[in-house]
Amino acid sequence: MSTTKENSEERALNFVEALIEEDIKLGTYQGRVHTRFPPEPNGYLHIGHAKSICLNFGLAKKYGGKCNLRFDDTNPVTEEVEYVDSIKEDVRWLGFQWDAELYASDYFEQLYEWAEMLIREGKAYVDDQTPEEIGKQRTSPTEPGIESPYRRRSAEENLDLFRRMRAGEFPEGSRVLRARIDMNSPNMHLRDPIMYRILHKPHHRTGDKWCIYPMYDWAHGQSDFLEGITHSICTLEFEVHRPLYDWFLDQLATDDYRPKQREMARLNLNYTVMSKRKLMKLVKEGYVNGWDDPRMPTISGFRRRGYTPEAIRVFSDRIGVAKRENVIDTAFLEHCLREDLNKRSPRVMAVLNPLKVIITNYPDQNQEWLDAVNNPEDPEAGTRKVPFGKEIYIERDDFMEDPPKKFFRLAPGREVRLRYAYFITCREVIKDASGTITALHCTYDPDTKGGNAPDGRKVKATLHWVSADEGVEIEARLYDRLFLTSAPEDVAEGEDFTVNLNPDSLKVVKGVAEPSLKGAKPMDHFQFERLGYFNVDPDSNEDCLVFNRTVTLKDDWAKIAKKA
RNA sequence: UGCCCGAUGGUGUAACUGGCAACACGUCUGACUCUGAAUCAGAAGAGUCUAGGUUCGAGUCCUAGUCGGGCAACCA
Repeated sequence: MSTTKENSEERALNFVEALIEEDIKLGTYQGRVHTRFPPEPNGYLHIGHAKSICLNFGLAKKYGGKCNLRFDDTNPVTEEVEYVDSIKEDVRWLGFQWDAELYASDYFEQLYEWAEMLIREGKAYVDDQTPEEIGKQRTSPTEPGIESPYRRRSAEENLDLFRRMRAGEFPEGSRVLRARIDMNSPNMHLRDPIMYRILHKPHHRTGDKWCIYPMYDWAHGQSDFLEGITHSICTLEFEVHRPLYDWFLDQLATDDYRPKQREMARLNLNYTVMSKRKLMKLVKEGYVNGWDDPRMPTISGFRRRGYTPEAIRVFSDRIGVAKRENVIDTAFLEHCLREDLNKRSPRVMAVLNPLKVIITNYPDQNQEWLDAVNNPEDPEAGTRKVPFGKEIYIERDDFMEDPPKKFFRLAPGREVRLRYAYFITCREVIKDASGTITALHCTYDPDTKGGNAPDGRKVKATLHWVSADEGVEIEARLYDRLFLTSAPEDVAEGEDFTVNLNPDSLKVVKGVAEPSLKGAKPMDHFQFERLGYFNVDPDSNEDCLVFNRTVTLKDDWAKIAKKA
């Protein structure tokens, strides 16, 4: 059940869909569509991965095909089960179910056999040189490469060496297996790329079984092939790998079936960073509180922040898929979020910067329970009762002693409405010795109960409020953007992106909320009227509910105030 | 002085085999409103990187440039 427009939107086909439809028409894969999401389990997924997830799983869904979740786990030095688990959780949370959970490591034996085959055919050889030597011989893209002295070893010798590599006879880094392709290719990836390296490291799935591990290029295309993938979508930087992807498959395939690799531009968002390395740095060096810190652009961060999978899916669909480099405005993500949250969030009143109001003409000890609408966007949501009394809290920002013309909230002598309650008029401002306002004395009009004046008089503002007696204390975590600049990675020579961190990206405040909030569960969404959307953080306990501000409401007054 | 991509309002994405550059976000107006929210209505903003060419007609085709990105990890 979706609360958004997500399945009803019409849009033009993107280039991947156009290709798939063409393949369906041509019968290239007998009408089959099979994609895969292939993360490396070396970090947490971010919103850029969400784009890929939505695309790959979305394509399978749209064309009645399948989508695998395949972990590209060919490098045991950086990969961990913690990451595998988080990735699975994130994909599921986004609302997708993979057809098969697979690992590149599932194919180690098959890859090994194919490697032996290439060796026997003279298409691969063992090189004993150091990484430096190999790199140097590749020279530069503008000049021909230099052949390795080991390039012409016999198949027998290569086979023997390769088997001994597998058997663990050689130290880490001492030898590699290389494909013999073309040292003069203008495409550097074809200058005898490395297929295997020796790594005496246990693998999170295969344990100590292997001490040689395949490189990405040798594992990825073959994994696609083994799984019957039809369309293998990746990002632009792999475009130059495509000839190699195709070359390997051409050596192995026994018929015409070939997965098609196609490349799209990755997602970039302004005011944040999106590389795993940088996100890792933020986590490891304590700039944020973990991968799921609500300020992080990780999927787990957005989840904890209160974003919904629906919003992310709609966002992902609307930003499109193309090859041009792009930077999406975070405001667009927030727009998709608000659109979803607006429809699903129960409204509630909470005051985050309380100012006491004493209603001088309200009977002492009196208390009333007033009707409040739960969600004006959803009549089914019904109503609830909120307690009202002689002493209440309003937002400190909703009062100005000396208001500018465009401010039409509470001010001395001015009348406003308390939402679902009464009209009140400010009569007196109470201050302490230092001059700070400590309370307001107001009077109310009993005839305006519920919020309407029988005489038809209007007020220009409606304020939210909370009963001083019945309100419950809450903690609110107010987030602002993590970075001050729209392109945090643009820094001066010698500087690091962390110089652009926003020191005020998190503000923790104590507030007070209406008692209906008692019993709210972690991850529940609410709209705090006039303030924004909030969700219950798992840090909440019996004594105190903790809320994350997911996103503010659009705020025209803030714009006006800023201009002035 | 290599190879591979890309270039359309501030941002993103469209424009079927050439036919008046469209949609969304953002911005600005206004209406409505018991959330300065939501909703609704409207406006401004590009002549499609440049220069030639083909054509009745070019964002789409051709040529030559320019600019941006990627590629020389035993990372993915």
